[in-house]
Amino acid sequence: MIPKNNSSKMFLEIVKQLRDLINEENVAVGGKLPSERELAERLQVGRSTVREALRSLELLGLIETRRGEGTFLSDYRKHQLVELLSTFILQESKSKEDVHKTRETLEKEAVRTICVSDTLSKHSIWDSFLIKLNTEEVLREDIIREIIIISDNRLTLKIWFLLKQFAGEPYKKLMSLEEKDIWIQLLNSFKNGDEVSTINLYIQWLAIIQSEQIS
Amino acid sequence: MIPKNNSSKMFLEIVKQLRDLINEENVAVGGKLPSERELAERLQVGRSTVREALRSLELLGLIETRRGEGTFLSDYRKHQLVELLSTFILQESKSKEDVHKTRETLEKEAVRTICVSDTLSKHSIWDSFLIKLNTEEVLREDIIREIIIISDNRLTLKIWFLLKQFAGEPYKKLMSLEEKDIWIQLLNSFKNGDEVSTINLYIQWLAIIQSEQIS
DNA sequence: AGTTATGAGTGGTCAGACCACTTTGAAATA
DNA sequence: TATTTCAAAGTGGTCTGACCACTCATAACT
Repeated sequence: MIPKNNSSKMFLEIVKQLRDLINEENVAVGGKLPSERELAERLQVGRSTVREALRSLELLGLIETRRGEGTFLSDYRKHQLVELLSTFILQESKSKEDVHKTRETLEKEAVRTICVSDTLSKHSIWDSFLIKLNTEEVLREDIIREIIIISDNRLTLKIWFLLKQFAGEPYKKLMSLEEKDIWIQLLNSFKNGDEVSTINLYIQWLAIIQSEQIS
Repeated sequence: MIPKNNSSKMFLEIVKQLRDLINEENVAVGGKLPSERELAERLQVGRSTVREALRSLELLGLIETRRGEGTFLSDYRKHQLVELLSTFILQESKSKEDVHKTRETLEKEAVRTICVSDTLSKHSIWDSFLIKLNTEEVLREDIIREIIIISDNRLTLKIWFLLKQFAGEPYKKLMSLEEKDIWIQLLNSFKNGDEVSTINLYIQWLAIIQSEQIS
């Protein structure tokens, strides 16, 4: 059952045993795990081995450790996995073009999702944005961010935030009158639920931004 | 620059420094990293701290260690991250759904990209797939993967590979006759460049897979 | 009662010691 | 000379014991 001085990968075994322990003892999110020293004794391994397993889980965002307090099961729905892998991945495929395209893909899909949903497309927030667009200055990213959030896919939201950081921020600018006009049409288009024309408006807006990038 | 005996999270710092080291020294996939003892000396930390960082990266599948040989940069899309995280985390139905939806978004966009491109939509590979579909068994993921690859966005490709691992592999199955029929239509539809009907075929195919998941 | 000091418990780090394994190259052998 | 053997060096895997820095509960003191 317990691979002791066997070949390789004790710490992986510990990771699994930790998972089992969490399940068996019904450790709730935010709940406390046994201390490193106690785990070492219970699992019959050295503390350093326990730590290697714990540190791995911490890097994955599965647990959280607070010096002087202990180790806690963290809310893994905020998995920082994405951030981690992104630092490794984005460095390699550093083509700005790819980042742009991928981000636009996510944005388009969010627009679609809202458009075809009866509830989301009639969300009161669009009305407040319509008022804003008509009366004050609006940041480009503000409205896009809201669309991604409302479309309710946390993973997409995470990725989008990351890509936005790498993208060199044309979204930090204020909208021109022309852009505002497009967005007013777009938000109104939500209510009609016409996917194609809504997407066309979004693409139209993208074209404005891109032409600006060139100049 | 170097946070020495500072508060908390030294090993996270080491993770970053390792990433930088890999980039600076241009360690290729499969290439060898410095030994733990050498890293400890170079980064001016204890060996156990280095190990905690390395073990974390190993659990992520970013590196591979072989006792007696050394530590090697591995192909990140391998390794057990999958089953571990799926047993730990992705039980959350919402997370699962988010992963699915995001993956489908990327796939749809790849289909669109190919469809609207004169060059890509006429790529000879689609003809060979048509033959394959008519004559032999085809894995679901094979054809999807090719579509993502041809659509030529490396970032999307990387994200897609990761998501695919999380998805619990309905894509590892062979296509039914019904599915093959849809794909034959879809590939033919590439040549017509009709985006809407092509996407509809893809969505039709998704529906088949989803209905199978339920049963 | 309110404040302060102390000690126990916890994670963070280090150094040194073995072990198990692989590679390497020199010595022994054919 | 060519081959085999094996001992040493190098590497990851693990354990131990020792500090440090921090938190918290509680005892001690005002």
